[in-house]
Amino acid sequence: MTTLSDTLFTSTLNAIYSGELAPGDEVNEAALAGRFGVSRGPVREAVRRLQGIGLVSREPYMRATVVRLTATQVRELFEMREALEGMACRLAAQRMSDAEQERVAADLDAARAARLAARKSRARAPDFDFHERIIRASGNARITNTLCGDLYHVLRVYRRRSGAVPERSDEAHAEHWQILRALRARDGELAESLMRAHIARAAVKVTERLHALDGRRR
Amino acid sequence: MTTLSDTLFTSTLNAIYSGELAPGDEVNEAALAGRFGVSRGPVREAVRRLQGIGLVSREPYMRATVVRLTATQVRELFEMREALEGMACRLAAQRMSDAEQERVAADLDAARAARLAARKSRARAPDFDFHERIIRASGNARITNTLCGDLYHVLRVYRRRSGAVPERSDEAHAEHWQILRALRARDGELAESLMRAHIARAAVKVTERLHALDGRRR
DNA sequence: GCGACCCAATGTGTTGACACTTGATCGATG
DNA sequence: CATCGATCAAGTGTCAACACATTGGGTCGC
Repeated sequence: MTTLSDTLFTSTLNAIYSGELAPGDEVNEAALAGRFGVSRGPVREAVRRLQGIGLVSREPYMRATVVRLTATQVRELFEMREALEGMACRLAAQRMSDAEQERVAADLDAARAARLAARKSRARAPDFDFHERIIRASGNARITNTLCGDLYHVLRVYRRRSGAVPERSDEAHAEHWQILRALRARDGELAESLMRAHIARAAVKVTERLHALDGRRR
Repeated sequence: MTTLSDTLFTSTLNAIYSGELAPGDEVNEAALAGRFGVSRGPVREAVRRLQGIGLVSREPYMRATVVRLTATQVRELFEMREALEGMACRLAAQRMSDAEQERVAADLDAARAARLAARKSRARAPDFDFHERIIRASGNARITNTLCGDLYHVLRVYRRRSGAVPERSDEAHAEHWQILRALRARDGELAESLMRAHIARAAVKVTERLHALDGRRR
């Protein structure tokens, strides 16, 4: 059984994803309630959950707003991701089954092929999330929840607004393979540093892009 | 202005800390509401927040219970802490001011002296939290919130129940100094590995203790 | 006796109304 | 004309009642 709060949480999340609720916008409980045809109770809970994962900022009696990520917050996000995904990668090196490694390898190749095909046909390739697969293979539910739950949502909103960084996809693919090799060699130490470096590079790209956008916006 | 929800969150947290609400206990919204003389609304929000930080587990229409940490979950907690505190320590090495380093050094010594005195007089030494100081010096609000907010609460409940590990305090003090030296040398790499090793050692101790307790309990 | 089914009792999910806080508008005043 | 203070609307916080799901126990058929 799923409750209204859950539904509203997802719906509101989607509204944020789609840009309907843009960063900086006010989140009005009554308005949301009216829009979804429910009372304010479930809406409140949904908004509180969004606040919990840091997508919405709110203080008592103040209107809630969709969080607007500053350059500092983006940096913090990536630092945290680097720490956690690095650790997840190290753990995955120890705990991932051989079979799962092979599956990820196959999917990684398939995703690349699909991306190349899509590039020609201008279609959008289904995104295969290498990172998520590794994280889930870490065997650490708490880290997985933090990364695939909280951080993922925040990053996704940000990514949506800043756009993807397509020119990095080839590089990224190479780095993914490198990480996978370390995993197969069961070298946790190496896998961790590769993943951290991989994320740090992504952070640099994203930061550059953020600055470019900021420049254009103002 | 502080709301009832906030108050209730803190109160309930304290009830859990004090053992009044022990792991495995059911958390009855109406009962809590009655006890604090408020309606169920604020209680719900407080319980949801506790659920958010992983202290209470709940599914729709099911009674909420105070989370009972299994050995696996303790391991996961420490793995996450190792990753985040390691990163925080690395960042602190770069960002901590010289003045703050000196203050922490002074407090570290003072705390040790107080502990020795307390040992003689059987009093309880005020705990100076070296870890928290380092974390806050990392300059990363997100990591700080996760460690000092969410994880801290969970760990604290656990610590309360398993008891401290006094014989490690001398060791820990030495390790803290070692970390501080790395911070002073602005050696982020070293500071991070020292902190990770420090936490890993604590994890081993806690795990041993947990097994011992488990053995006695059943 | 044993198991499946039904049914209250308990507790959570949801609602609409009311109380309080905040920020802004508007007018009086130095 | 600027500034301060009262007033007011909009929005959040809280409440008490109602609707629904789950659970445990009793009853009936086998």
